[in-house]
Amino acid sequence: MKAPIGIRDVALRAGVSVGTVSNVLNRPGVVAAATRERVLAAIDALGYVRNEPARQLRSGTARTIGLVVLDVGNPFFTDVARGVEEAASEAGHAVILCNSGESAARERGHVELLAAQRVHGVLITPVRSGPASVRWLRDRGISVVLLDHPTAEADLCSVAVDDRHGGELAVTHLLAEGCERIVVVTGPPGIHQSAERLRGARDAVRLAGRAPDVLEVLPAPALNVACGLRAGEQLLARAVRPDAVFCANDLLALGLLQATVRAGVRVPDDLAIAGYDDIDFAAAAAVPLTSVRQPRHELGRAAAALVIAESQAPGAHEHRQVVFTPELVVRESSRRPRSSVW
Amino acid sequence: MKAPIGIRDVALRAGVSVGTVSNVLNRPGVVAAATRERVLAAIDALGYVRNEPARQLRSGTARTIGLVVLDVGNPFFTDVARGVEEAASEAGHAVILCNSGESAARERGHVELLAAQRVHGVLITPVRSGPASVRWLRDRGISVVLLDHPTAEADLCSVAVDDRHGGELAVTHLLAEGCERIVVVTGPPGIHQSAERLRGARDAVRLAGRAPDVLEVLPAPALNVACGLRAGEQLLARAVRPDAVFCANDLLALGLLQATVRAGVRVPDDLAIAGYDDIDFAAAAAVPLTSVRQPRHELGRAAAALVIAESQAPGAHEHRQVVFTPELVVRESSRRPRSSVW
DNA sequence: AGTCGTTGAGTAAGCGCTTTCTCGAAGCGG
DNA sequence: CCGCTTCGAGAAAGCGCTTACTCAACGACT
Repeated sequence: MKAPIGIRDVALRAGVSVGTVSNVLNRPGVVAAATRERVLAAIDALGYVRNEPARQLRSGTARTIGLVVLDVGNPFFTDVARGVEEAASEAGHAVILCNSGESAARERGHVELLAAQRVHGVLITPVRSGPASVRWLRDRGISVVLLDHPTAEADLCSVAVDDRHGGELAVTHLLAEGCERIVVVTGPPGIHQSAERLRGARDAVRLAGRAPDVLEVLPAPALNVACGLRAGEQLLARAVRPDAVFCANDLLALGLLQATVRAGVRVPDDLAIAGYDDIDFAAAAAVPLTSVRQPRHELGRAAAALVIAESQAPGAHEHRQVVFTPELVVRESSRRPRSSVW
Repeated sequence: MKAPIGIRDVALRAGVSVGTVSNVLNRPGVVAAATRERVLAAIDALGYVRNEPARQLRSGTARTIGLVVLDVGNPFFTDVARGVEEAASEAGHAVILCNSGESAARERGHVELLAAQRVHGVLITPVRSGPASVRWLRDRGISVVLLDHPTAEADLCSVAVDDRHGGELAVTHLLAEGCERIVVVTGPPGIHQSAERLRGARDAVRLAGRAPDVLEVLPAPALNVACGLRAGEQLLARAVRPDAVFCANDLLALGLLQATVRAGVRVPDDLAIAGYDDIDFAAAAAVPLTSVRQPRHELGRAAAALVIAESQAPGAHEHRQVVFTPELVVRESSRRPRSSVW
């Protein structure tokens, strides 16, 4: 471990002043071509790497953005994260990825950490809809964009998918397939996305002119495979079983599918199943899963673009609420045989 | 956006000097209790958050570590990342998670970015075994720990799982189940892990006293579900099909399972399948997947602990090569009915 | 009573970089 | 040939914080 190479060493070797080296790095236009070449050669020869924290301290602008998601174990969020990372690196920014694990305390910890790092902006899928963490960040002058979460507040950027519409699409489809007793497996009550999907499901029932009791709600404690398995076991234990299940995400649906198929229930003949997110594993399940597709990658890209735009024009920024439209992908898990439709 | 709150504002409000505020933050012991309380109250009242880049510049020590993985879409790596993140935050460090996507160019980009951020250390699963990125980082005085990748070099810490042994476990099991024609679906040639698993598979054949041609190798261009599907389709097109497949990871195995089941092949009766990693989706597949379990979480924790230890004692650090032992988890996908064994 | 530790707070020098300001050297029309 | 502009490089002031040092105050000794 030698002494670290600084801008000074580069200046010395190129026979210029430190200011000139800095100019080569940040405003190459103002430096004469010959000098610039000489400096670049010195940088190359010495293997100089810019000290980003020092740059940030002096210039006041960071090249880092924070991303706080509910669950990195959920492929939906990793796909969103890839979109974020892609857009961010195109703009020369690094991404610090944090996982709140649906815990408000962990979310708070990560938010404080990002604030201490003086990140350029934060993309967050809040655990609770309450704006506690969001407001805390904005009070400290950090741009925030809500990710996969809409907002009514006009002073905040957000990127979301129309979850209510997605829920409606799924249940309208199940009703059209002739399902009469539909269970909706939702997430914990605080999670905004799953609540909206349930509202959409109710819309679908109303629009189809059916009685509200076609729908039954079964809340799961978390949106993962294990809880889906447990929900499936609960349904299997019942005397009168539903003929369709709509799950608030694909992890739940895959768990439920697994539990029911193992117990000998035929999918979709005895039980139709629809999920949400259309993660890659949904299509690859043994009974390919009907699901509601969201533009995950685009969601991430859009959010990153917004936060970078906002923090580049802090004063004159117009906040935008972007809403994407989801799309139903019908697969085998919900295609009922004609016999049961007629 | 108000003026940002600095250590100076806190000092002013508490009626002390900036040095004392800094001492409260960093060496609380040297400050008298009454003064300390006063400073903490001021911090609280003003909502002060430390400027980490400035601290880092002055003190020379970062509280950030970098993590570069092959594929964030692979649940194996997200579980490892959770382990890293857990151990890191216990030590008060943030994690910058980067995804190389099995591309050497992207890996290089991320490594340079982490160097510019002057991270405390880097955990990396290198795309190629060649030490290019690793050496580049070490030349700049940044501690590196190889993650899920062993090393022969004694001047480097590494954390790995015995992939060769894992491959041997899987194939020994398949042979014991009576399989006679085993295809090993490997990853691209550069990926160290999958090459080792193949070597282990060959060991198993040799130890069982079988002819080497029991095994056939089918390389996949990447270790994901899509490539598994394609591999499955290739096998289905053959006149004489294998009676078992060992895949270099679970994503490949799930894709292959999906392709074969859809085509009416009975698993495990017609075809036994074994994967590697034992990700959660493996147990939840419609035909639960036999797999080789790795201590993913522990792997991450151990790597984080090593890198933090190394960069805290830069000179007198003894490099360690940690190797975990994998474990075979037998499930339905490889349990052949007695009839075909006898 | 004078001396000497101790304790606890203040003072100030930078960490490596950006950026403004300054200034010399050309270039050029009058 | 002179004074003007323009261009390119250097000098220097910090960004917010840490960390020696310095130093006053106060007992405890001799």
